[in-house]
Amino acid sequence: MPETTRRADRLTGNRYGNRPTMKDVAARAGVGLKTVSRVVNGEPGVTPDTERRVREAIDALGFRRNDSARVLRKGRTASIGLILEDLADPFYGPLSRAVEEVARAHGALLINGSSAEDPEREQELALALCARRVDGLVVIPAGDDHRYLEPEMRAGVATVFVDRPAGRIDADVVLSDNYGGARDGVAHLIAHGHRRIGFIGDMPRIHTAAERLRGYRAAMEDAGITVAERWMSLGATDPERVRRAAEEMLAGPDPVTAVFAGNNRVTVTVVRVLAERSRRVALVGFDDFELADLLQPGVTVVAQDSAALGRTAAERLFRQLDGTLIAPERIELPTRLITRGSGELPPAD
Amino acid sequence: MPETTRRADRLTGNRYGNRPTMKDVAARAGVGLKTVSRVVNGEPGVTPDTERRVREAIDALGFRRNDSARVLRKGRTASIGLILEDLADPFYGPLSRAVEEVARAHGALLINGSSAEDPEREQELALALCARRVDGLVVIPAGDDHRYLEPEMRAGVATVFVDRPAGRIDADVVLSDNYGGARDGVAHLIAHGHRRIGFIGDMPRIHTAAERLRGYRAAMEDAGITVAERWMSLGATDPERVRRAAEEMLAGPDPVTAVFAGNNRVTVTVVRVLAERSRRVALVGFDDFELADLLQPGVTVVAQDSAALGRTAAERLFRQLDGTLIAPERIELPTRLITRGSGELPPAD
DNA sequence: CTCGCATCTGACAACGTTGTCCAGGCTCTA
DNA sequence: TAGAGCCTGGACAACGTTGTCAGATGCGAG
Repeated sequence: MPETTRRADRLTGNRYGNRPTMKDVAARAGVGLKTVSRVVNGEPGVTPDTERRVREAIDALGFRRNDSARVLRKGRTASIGLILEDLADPFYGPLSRAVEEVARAHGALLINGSSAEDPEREQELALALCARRVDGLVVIPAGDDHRYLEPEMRAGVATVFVDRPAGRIDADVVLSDNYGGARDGVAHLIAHGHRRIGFIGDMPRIHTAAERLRGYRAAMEDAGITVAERWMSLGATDPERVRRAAEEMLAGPDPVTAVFAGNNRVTVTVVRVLAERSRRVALVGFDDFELADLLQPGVTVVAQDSAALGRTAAERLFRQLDGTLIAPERIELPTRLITRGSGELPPAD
Repeated sequence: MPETTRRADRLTGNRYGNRPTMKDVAARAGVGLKTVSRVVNGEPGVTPDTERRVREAIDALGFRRNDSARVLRKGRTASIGLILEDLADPFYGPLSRAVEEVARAHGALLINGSSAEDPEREQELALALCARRVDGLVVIPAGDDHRYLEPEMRAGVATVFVDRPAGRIDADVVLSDNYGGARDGVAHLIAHGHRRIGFIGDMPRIHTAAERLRGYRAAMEDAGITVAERWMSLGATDPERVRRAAEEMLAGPDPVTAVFAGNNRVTVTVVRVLAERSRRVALVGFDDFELADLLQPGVTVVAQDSAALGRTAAERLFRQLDGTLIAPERIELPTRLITRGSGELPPAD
């Protein structure tokens, strides 16, 4: 059992033997501490014979370098943090995977957490990650005030916001063209003869939701259509609420003949509602989702490339770390309209 | 600018000012180092007035405690690692979310990474996390030999394997009842009159795949049906391969009248193949997936509760850390057959 | 056989924090 | 008023690693 660590053992109440340190390895191999460090880090200046002895000691003791200590000494942690809204939302799967790939390519680990759309939790998480001295942060904002990150950014934490812009702070942002995408999607419905078109979106305090709403209004205005209040639902997007909203705009004397759904969760709920009705109602959704093509009819969507969002953001983050980047920038990625049937249904009135 | 950190600044090439330390805060507040530590950690023994001065200094300097140093001193990191196969696979969304929730409830951060089903990458990741001194690991195994984790576990890293058992090592495991689930699913098809039932699953070196295959065989045998080789496909589950496999077993003189799909990716591909054909073929899939109920017909599945898998595993991990746990255990969670139509179609021959 | 040079090796401090322990000042009581 | 006891604050070492720098070792040449 390593000599130097017994006390810590008692302190932490660790039942198991504690970890060997470089000192232990050095003692066992009969070499100096720094020589072990050299071997572990592949630095030159160690004879093959010495190296062999050290490696044997490492294997025998099951030594593993303590990266906390290393970080403390070196300053950089080779890890970046990702804060997203919900790990379980399929939209974020490809995004976080893309971030991870880029991180990996730069030899960094990814630490991630979800804010559950709660600004306070976002801040708590972000600061916790900063306290662990991540080299950078990729943030999908839940809140709309990120001034709390200013000291961190000044201290050198590379920061990129994705999917939604940062609040009250000047920083790199990577977004989809939410406005243009929504406008195109709605224009697509108009081109197929619709005039009474509903919009079901998230709370407008969420930037993407506001932008998509703006796109909807723009398309309608371009076509000279006056939007009725009851065609729009702007609020929480839990299934119950969305269902009620959809049913309301589909009822009454002048029901909508088409619906534009503000995100994938909304789209799915609307699909369910429409499936229960006989009258054909056109539907275009923002965000693609798996199996959209297998439904009857296939669901026409405005697709964002979430992997590209993640990749772009992560690459930008590492360029900040390289020092090749100077001024914060706002990058907007295009969306793509994928027609599958539901958006091409004619008005049924 | 903090005095003590200038050198590190030069070393790391950090363009930004470096971070203030407790020493800097202490100097500014005109108190001792340890007093700052006490304030930061909410320890008693600081007069309100002193505390106020310290807090002012903290805010003025934008100080944030360096957790690396803290970890070095304290031994525990209050973080756990999660290694899964693919972040983007929807099956793992609820699982990782559940793990995160439990971690959060214990005040721990979650660090995760994906192995991309590559044993080497799994090991690399696991050891990297251990080097960062995570307190524990939740592993969805990609490889089948985890002896490399023995020194870590001896050193006190709590470890729980999920979804698939650990290889050549005695450890906690949380699994779904893959055997029973598959057997029930196939029995369900048999109960609806099918006798020629196909099975499309992953490579049998993957434990879950082997177990599900075993369940299939058991159900067939119980019904006195001899399984033909050409009814089974056991290999990679990329869409191309699955498609070919499905088409082969649906062709020929004695085509299968039902298919049991070994996981959600396979199921989706099979749904696509069946959608192109006129003859009705029954289908039961292992794993539930979103929108399964909206397809025509709805897809009958054997559902695992992936959130429960994650929750159970994480809770067990923290019980290991509490010291309340002694012997490794193997926990098997039940599956649930959800009938939606596709599994209740009669044979069409 | 000795000197000089190149190559290897190790002692030591520092990274920023926390645990230990003691000093000094205060209050309260006899 | 003196002594005891409590409370607050600070000096110091330690955590495990890496950078610096000087010392040791070995080899070849004169």
